[in-house]
Amino acid sequence: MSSGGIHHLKSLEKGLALLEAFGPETQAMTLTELSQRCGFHISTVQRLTATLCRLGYLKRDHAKRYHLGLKVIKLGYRVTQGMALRTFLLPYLRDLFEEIDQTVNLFLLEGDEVVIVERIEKRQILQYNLHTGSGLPLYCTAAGKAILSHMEEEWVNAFLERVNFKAFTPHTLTTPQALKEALKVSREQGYAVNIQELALGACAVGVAFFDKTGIPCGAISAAAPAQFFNMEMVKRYLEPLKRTAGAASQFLGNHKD
Amino acid sequence: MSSGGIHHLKSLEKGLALLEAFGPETQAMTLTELSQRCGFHISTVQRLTATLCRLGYLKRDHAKRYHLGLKVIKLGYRVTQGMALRTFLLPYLRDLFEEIDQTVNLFLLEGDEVVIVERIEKRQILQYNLHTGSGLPLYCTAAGKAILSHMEEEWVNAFLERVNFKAFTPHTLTTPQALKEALKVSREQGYAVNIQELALGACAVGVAFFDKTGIPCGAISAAAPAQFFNMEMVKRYLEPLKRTAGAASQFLGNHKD
DNA sequence: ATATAAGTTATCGTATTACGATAATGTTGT
DNA sequence: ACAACATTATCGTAATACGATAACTTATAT
Repeated sequence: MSSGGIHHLKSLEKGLALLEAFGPETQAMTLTELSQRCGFHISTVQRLTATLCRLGYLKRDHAKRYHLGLKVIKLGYRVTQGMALRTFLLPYLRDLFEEIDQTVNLFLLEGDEVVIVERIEKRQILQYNLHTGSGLPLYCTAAGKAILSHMEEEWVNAFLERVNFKAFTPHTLTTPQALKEALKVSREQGYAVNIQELALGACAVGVAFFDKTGIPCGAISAAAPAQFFNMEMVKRYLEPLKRTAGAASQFLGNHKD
Repeated sequence: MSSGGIHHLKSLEKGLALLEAFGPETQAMTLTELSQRCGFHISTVQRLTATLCRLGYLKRDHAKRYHLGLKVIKLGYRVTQGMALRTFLLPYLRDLFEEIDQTVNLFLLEGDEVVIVERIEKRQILQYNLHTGSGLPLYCTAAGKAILSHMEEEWVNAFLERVNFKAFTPHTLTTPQALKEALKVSREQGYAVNIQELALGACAVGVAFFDKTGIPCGAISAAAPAQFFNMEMVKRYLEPLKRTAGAASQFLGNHKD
């Protein structure tokens, strides 16, 4: 019917759904658990797990629980390796890191999330459990808000319709009104901040970049502990951040990807 | 026929094979390219790509070339997150890094490769293009040789039969004889070294750890630039490395995974 | 600009495959 | 030892993926 959605390879879809069923809370699952969690018939799950085990995407321990296999990591690795933008930006990000001496992130928009594609982490006492591949909400991250602030209004409205606000901290914006106001400010300023909205103690500044059609498709952000975070710091980080994001936009504008 | 190999979910297998077709040299491929590379009928590739695009595992650019999608990274992220051993070892690895001030790696054995599961990288001029998910050969890495040196002889012999030696540098061991001798030394010493065997300028020391059945299943390694590498350094790193690998073995022995 | 080739999308009948119910076997806990 | 539950194997049927072909689109060369 719609764009290329005629072909449904059921078992492929189910197999991937099975892999996605694994997460921080569900690291190891038994056949029936998987069956229940995914809503697939147990025979189906049996076939899926057998195939995925054979291919190295799943491993089974002695207790007959299934875990994700190392093949899955290797797959993930292929993406960042093959991502022209990331390769191009890597030296810029290293420079940025050296210059501001704070954790820097390269985010790309994926659905209603931003996904970390590259991260250079400052080593400090408080370490975040964030890595390449981490997906974070748009409404409570500097990168996400930076992207949202440059999206067309109708897109934002549609987004606000479907988003499910969750208060990660007391500072999380959890209403469309509050978010829209914040986005307006961000748009005028050309950057977005996240002041303990995702995690207490964690702040960040983010600047979006754009693809060749002018749509914001990602952001560069710099994170800092709350105790050091202030307007002066933001001002200091802004120029290098904008420079890096600008390089990204320029790359995406010239290269046809 | 053999162990659990009755169920062949063809489209799942093909779909994953399609994703694996992407690599550093083949980042973007067109329908026919994929068809040729995978050896699948073009109709099949069409169905596969349509499904994978719909699910976010593939993206198509304006030139109708397919790229890996961000969903693939997110999948990879789930593995390390859900890996009990990695979570357990993380603080040990951070301590190790602080103590020796060199890049440290946690490797796991996967087929005839070692895969990086965690890596704390020392920032220096020469940066390696290695990340979580990188797979490396056994015969030219400290981790791989450490593991091999504790494998049963028949396993090693079988491995030597199927391995395809490639000389990455002039120092790479490329004959079964040379490797076997090196392994003998490693076994006696309780550690393995890699002196510019994988890349010129790169050296490493590796110590294996074992699962509860006593089979070597991974290794901890410390890497250092060749100009700083000498026996004294090895001696200095050895104790902390053995301590960390010991913690891994103990964890695997007590926990039933 | 036009012709030609190459590549991509859509259609469709058929053979194959995956489906899910059920039975047999294995495992766990009481 | 038994009962409850989970896993593995079997199998007929319905559904699906297969691949040939055709229609269409895009690139290339004359």
